[in-house]
Amino acid sequence: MSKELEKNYNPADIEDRLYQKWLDKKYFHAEVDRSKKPFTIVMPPPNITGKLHMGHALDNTMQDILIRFKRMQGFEALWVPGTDHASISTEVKVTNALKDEGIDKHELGREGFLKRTWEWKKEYGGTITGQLRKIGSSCDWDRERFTMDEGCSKAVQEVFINLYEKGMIYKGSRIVNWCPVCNTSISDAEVEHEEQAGHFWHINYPVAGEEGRFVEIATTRPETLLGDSALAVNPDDERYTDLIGKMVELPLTDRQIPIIADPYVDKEFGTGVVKITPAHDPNDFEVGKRHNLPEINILNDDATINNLGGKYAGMDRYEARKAMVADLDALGLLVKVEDHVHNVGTHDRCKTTVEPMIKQQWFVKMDELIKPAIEGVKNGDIELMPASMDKTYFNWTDNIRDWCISRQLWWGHRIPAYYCKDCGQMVVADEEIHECPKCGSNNMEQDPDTLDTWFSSALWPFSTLGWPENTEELDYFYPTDVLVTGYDIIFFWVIRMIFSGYEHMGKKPFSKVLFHGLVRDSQGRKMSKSLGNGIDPLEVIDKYGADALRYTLITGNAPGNDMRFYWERVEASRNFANKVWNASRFIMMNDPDNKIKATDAQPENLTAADKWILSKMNNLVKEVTDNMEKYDLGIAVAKLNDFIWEEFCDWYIEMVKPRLYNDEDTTKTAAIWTLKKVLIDGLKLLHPYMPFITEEIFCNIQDEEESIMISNWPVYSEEMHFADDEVAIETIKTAVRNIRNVRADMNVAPSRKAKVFVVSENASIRDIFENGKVFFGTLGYASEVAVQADKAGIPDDAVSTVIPEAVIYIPFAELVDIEKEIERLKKEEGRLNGEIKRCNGMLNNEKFTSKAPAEKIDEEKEKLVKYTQMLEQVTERLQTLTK
RNA sequence: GGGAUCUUAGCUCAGCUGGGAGAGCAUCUGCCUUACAAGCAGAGGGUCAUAGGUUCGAGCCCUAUAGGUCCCACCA
Repeated sequence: MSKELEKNYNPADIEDRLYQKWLDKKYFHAEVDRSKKPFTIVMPPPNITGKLHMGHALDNTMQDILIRFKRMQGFEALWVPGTDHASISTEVKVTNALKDEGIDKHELGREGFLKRTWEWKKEYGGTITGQLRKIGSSCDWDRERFTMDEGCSKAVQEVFINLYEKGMIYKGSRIVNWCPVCNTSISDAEVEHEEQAGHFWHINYPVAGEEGRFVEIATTRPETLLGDSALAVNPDDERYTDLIGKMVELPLTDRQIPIIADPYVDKEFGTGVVKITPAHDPNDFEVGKRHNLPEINILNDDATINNLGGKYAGMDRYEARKAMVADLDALGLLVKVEDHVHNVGTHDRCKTTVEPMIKQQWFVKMDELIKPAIEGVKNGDIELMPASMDKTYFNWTDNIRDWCISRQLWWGHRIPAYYCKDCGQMVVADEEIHECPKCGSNNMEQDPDTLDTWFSSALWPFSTLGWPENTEELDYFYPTDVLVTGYDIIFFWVIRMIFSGYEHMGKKPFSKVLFHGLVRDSQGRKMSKSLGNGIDPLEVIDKYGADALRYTLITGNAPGNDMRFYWERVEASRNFANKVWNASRFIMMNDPDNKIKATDAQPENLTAADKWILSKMNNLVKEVTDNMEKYDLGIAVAKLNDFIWEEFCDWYIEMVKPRLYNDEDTTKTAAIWTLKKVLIDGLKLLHPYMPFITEEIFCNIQDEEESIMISNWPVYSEEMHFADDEVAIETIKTAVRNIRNVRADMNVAPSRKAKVFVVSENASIRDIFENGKVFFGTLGYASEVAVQADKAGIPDDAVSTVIPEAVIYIPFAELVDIEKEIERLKKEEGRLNGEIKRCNGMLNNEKFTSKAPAEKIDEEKEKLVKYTQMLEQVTERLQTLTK
């Protein structure tokens, strides 16, 4: 059966077909199999509102590489996919969609809204997982989960009740971050601080009963004045000691408030006097608690002034600010206005300035929960990669505050707390409560709030495996092996999964966390909708193929660093794919009927070149595997690229051509066997990175196995190590390079026809260095070489034809510009002398010999021997030339 | 204010526990060649931000400085 490949690799033709094949064959599916070791990754669930972007593409490519690698190594590799309900994002999206239809969500009511949202999820929620298939993700779709599916919801409820019963969840009145647009509380992690240019208003508060005496304060938010409960000064501030305990008139109101002393106040900052507004500032809230001040809430949920605001009631917060500043000015109480840059908290979703408000909310106590999470990372139970993430992690864990988990939204897991409308009793239960356990009333109502979306994702590593049921999967696949995610969600998600795992499973959720950076545009900007600079991964796949995209995302970047996206890099990746494609095509052309198989017994008559490339490949297997085990994916694939392109294509294939084109050559079969063996092992190593092209070639070049996906990962073998041949060929390579250089110097066009050389038994290192000969040339082009040599003024007797007829050799010495060569050799001699001196220096250095590891010392000794030998050769050659 | 991280070729970046300065792209030269012009063979181009220090030896370790990026933080 003869097969032929297109001249250029065309990914569009094969990707969908191969993905479908893998699905049909159920290669992605993993089952509990006690005879194998498990390897588990749980996918960070993309939002159902999402569309695949470069971040997802990178994230999932990395996971897919690891999963495919481990699967080939013989692990039972499970990759659990899923999606996140994304409470706020989805709710906003659906609300807006309704608005476009002219429907207000409150008209629809909670039930109706949720129905609509589920419909929306059904229609669009699968978009992103569909797109993940395009990049080749080999996840177990049979096990796809959703954070609001039955199992995950059960897990959420179980955890909530569990924590509540342990006293780790409480409901309380606290100052929280309130988003007036989304109309909900948000957690600290959801607040983004951004610098804004604002003003510093200096306002005089009249001292009560002392006509004409004022206390000057400075504020950035004058409208909160309506909620002031006190002024505060530092107890050590001598300027104000006499004021402490006195009262001031609160401007624009008829209230009087006290002047108190609190060390929180910084004497140096502003005027040294702070207005205390406990209901609208987290610090003031604390001060208020210390001094028993009233908490006066002056805002409605939408950030308009409430009915305590007198004439300002109903105004928006900024409108009120303007009005009040004008009124203060009119009263002569406005001292001055300064420009002031300050940090303003905004909601990360909608960018609205958050308003601190006192609200009844649910919180998770963090002080105890966080301890094992700190300990686990400290003692290495969980490893963060790159390790520098540790500091970011501890920076958060050490300053952890209680987690506000309630949201005033409809889309999400509803808090399982029920209140009696008659007696106010609260019950937390795993099923709906209809009767009050205290007063027996049937007038029960469930808490309207839902949980923070991260509450459910925190449980993701075990809820997806069946928890709280005691499933086989949980027992076998948990803890998972590695979490792959962006560093931007370390606080939101990674930390919460870690403490949840320790708390509810008694075990870490994963052994390692592999962080990656952001994919930026070519100018280093974040890709964002507003800038319109985002590049759609699907567009890249359309143009260059999924393999090229994957390859681009994984190369040229160190772990955890951001990367820039360039189309040129995709092109380079595509070119590499094409290179592999054409090398394969070449090999297939030389054995169209697949007569020689890599699985055949190793031929007896392998040449030095064959053994060299086999040995190199053998080393490569080790290097690639080691780096992948360390999750150094970029390094692994870079080595693979270098090997395939330079060693295999540019050297070996060229070396082997004369043998392939000569049917008389007794080593032809050995050459084809080697080509196939190396290619197939190379394809296997490359498969995790470029799954499609490798599968397509694999299926064409051999007929013993039906998929590369389930073939065995190559292993290093001592028998494939040919040290002597490696040295021999590397030396010849150097010699050939020198000849090329010389030819270039002599202004001879270095033609590819003349580049090819034959490594025969005759061409040994001695040939090159002692006899000054190297064989090169290729069948059919001998005449061309002769012409070139003639042009270059190389004497006839220097060019002669030897075995086989078409292969020519040129005595090395004749090609060399003697003076230049002497110069070069002298330089080389100097360098080698330097090296030898260096090696000797190290080996004679006690500090080095006593401290350095044995291998390092051996290495230096070997180098010393090598350099000494080289020096001898160079000196000898110098002598012959100078004669 | 605290912390992280970066500064290496024209551009984008690698450089693993200190031991011969690298890749891709770009530029230049020569090649349509029977796997591949999405290619081949070459060339040029770097005081490794600056200044000190440790070391036989520093791109790598330490200190300081300058500049960039990011995260955290309640200075009204």
